Amino acid sequence: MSIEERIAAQSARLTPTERRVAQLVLDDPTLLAFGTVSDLANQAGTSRPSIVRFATKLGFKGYADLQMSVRAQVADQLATPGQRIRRPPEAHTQVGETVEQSIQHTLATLDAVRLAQLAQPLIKAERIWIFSGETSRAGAHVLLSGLSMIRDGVHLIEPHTIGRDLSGATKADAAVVFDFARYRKSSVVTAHALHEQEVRLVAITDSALSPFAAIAESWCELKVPAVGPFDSSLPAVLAAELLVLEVVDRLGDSVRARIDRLEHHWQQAGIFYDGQNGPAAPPKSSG
Amino acid sequence: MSIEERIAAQSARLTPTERRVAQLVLDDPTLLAFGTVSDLANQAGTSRPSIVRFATKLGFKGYADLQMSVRAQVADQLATPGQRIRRPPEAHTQVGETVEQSIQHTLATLDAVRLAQLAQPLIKAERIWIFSGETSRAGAHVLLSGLSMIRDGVHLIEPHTIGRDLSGATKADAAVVFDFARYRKSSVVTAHALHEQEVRLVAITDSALSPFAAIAESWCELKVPAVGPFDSSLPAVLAAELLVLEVVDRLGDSVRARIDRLEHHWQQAGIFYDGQNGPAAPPKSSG
DNA sequence: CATCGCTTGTAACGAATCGTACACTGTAGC
DNA sequence: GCTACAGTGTACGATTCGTTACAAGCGATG
Repeated sequence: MSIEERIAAQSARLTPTERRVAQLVLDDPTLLAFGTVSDLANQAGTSRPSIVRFATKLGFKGYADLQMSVRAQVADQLATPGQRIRRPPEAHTQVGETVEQSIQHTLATLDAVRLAQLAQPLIKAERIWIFSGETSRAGAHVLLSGLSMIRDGVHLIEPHTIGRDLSGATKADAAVVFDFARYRKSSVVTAHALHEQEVRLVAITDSALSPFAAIAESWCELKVPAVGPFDSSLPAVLAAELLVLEVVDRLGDSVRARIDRLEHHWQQAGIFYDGQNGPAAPPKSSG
Repeated sequence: MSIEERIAAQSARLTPTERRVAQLVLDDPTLLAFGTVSDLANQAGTSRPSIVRFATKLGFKGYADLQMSVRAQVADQLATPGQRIRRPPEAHTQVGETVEQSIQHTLATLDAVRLAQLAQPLIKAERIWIFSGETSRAGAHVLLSGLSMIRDGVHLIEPHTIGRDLSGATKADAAVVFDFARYRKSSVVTAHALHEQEVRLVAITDSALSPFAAIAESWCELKVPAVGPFDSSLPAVLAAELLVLEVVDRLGDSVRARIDRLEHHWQQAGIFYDGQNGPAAPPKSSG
C-alpha cells in the first residue's frame, strides 16, 4: 500500500495540521524520503510531535517506519538500468529497437538443436579454420579467441595467408565461415576450395540462398541489422559466443582444466593489472 | 560533477578499504542516498571513520555533505514523472536473458548525451589510436573497421607496435581504449603513456574504479555478462558501433560522399561475390 | 633494527535524531 | 462557569548520528 493510498484512506480522520502535512508530502515526496521530522515540522509550520502523530495515524509505528516505507518505494523507481533517465532521441531509439530485435532473433534461431548441429563438426576436428567477410570479421575473431582458449589447432585464414593455409587442410579438419550479403568473393572462393578438400564446413550466414549454405554441412540464418551506414556485427559475435559455449559444454571437464592452466599462466606472466599499486604512483614513461 | 565521476577521478588514490566502499556505492547508489555512516561501514566491513575519510577524499566536507550531493542528484531523477521502465526481474540463469539484459543496459547507458561526450574527442582528432584488452578486442576491431571507412589516420595499437605507435602520438590526437576487468596491464601502461603525451582518451570500460576512468576525458561504464567461461564481447561491439554512428552523424555529408567513393571502389575491384544462386552455377559477370 | 609513513580501527564527544510524557489551548455541553 | 475532550506545542530521555583525536598495525626505507 503506497503512501498516497494510506493518506487517502485516513483523509477524513485527519486533523487540520495533519492535513497540511499530508498536502506537503503529496506535493514533494522527496521530503518524506530524505527529510527529518524537524524538516517536515518546519515546512508545515507545526511541531515535531504532530509529524509523528501523522505517521502513526497512517498506520506506521512511527516516523522512522514511515520513512523506511517511502524509501523502499522510491528505491524501486531508482533501480532502473544504469539509473539513468532514458532520453528519446528518435533516431537512436530506432537503432536500439533494431538491435534488440536482432539479438532476440539470433537467440531464437540458435536454439539448442541448431547449436548442437553447428558445433558437431568442431568437436573432433583436427584443426579448425575460420574465415569471414568484412562486417562479420568481429564474429570470426571472437570465435578464434574463444576456441583457441579451449583447444589447439584453431587458425584464422587471412587474405594473405590463404594459399599457405589451404594447402594444409584435410578432411579431418573443419571450417567456420562468417559472411553475410554482400558476400565477399574471397570467402566464397575459400569455402569452395575447402569443400573440394572435403573439409567439413559450418556457415554463419544470412540466407538459404547464401553461397555457403549449399556446401555447408550445417549452417544458420541470421538477420543482420544496419546501424547507420554499416551492418552490425552483433549477430555474428553472439553466434560465435554461443558456438564457443556449445563446444565448451560438449568437451566437458577437460576444457575446465585447460582454462585453469591458462589462467595460471596468465597470473604468473603478470598479464593483468592489479588495481592497487599500478597508477597510484606516478607512472614512469614506458618505453 | 556526479559521484561516479568523483570516484573515477580519485580512483587511483583510493586505499583498499576505500575501494571496497567505492565498489559498494557504485553497485547500489541507494546506500548513499538513504544509508547512514554506520550502514555503509557495516556493509563494507569496515569502520565508520573510513566512510568519512572516503567522503573527504572525494572532495566533500564530510559524509553529510556527500549525502546531500547524492540526494540532490537523485531528487532530479525522481522529479521526472512517468519513468516506468519494464524490466525482467528474474531468470538470470538463462544465457539469452543475460545477453538481452546486457544489450538493453548498454543501450540505456549510451544515450544521446553520453555518446556525444564519447565521440567529441574523435571529431577533430588528427589521428585516432585504438587499443584494448583481450575480451574487448572485438569492439576495438569494429571501431577500427568502422572509423577507417569514414576517415583517415585510424590505427590499432597492437602489442608489438606499441613503441612505434606511441612515439608518434601528439596532443592533437585522440585514443580509444576498450578494456574491462581484469584490466590488461599493457592497456593500462599504454593509456598512461598516451595521457602523459596529452592525448585525449576515451575509455569504454566497466567501472568508475577502472584505471582508465581516472585519466579519460570521457568514458562509459558497461556491464559485461559472462557467456559460459568467457566474458561476452557484445557490449563492447555495440558500443563501438554506436560510437561509429555518432561520429558519422557529426561529420555529416562529407562522410556519405566518402562512403560512396569507397563503395564505388569496391564494386570496381570486384570484392564482392555477385552469384545469383548457389555455387553450382559459376558466377556470372554482371557489372 | 630503528624509523618513518600510510592505513585503519577504537574511543570519545557534541549534535541531532525520534519518541513520549506532560501541559496548554480552545470549544462544546451541561 | 465548570467540565470533558480533542488538538497542539513544550520538555525530556534514550538513542544514534557524524566527526575528530589517538593509537595500533604494517610494510617500506635507511
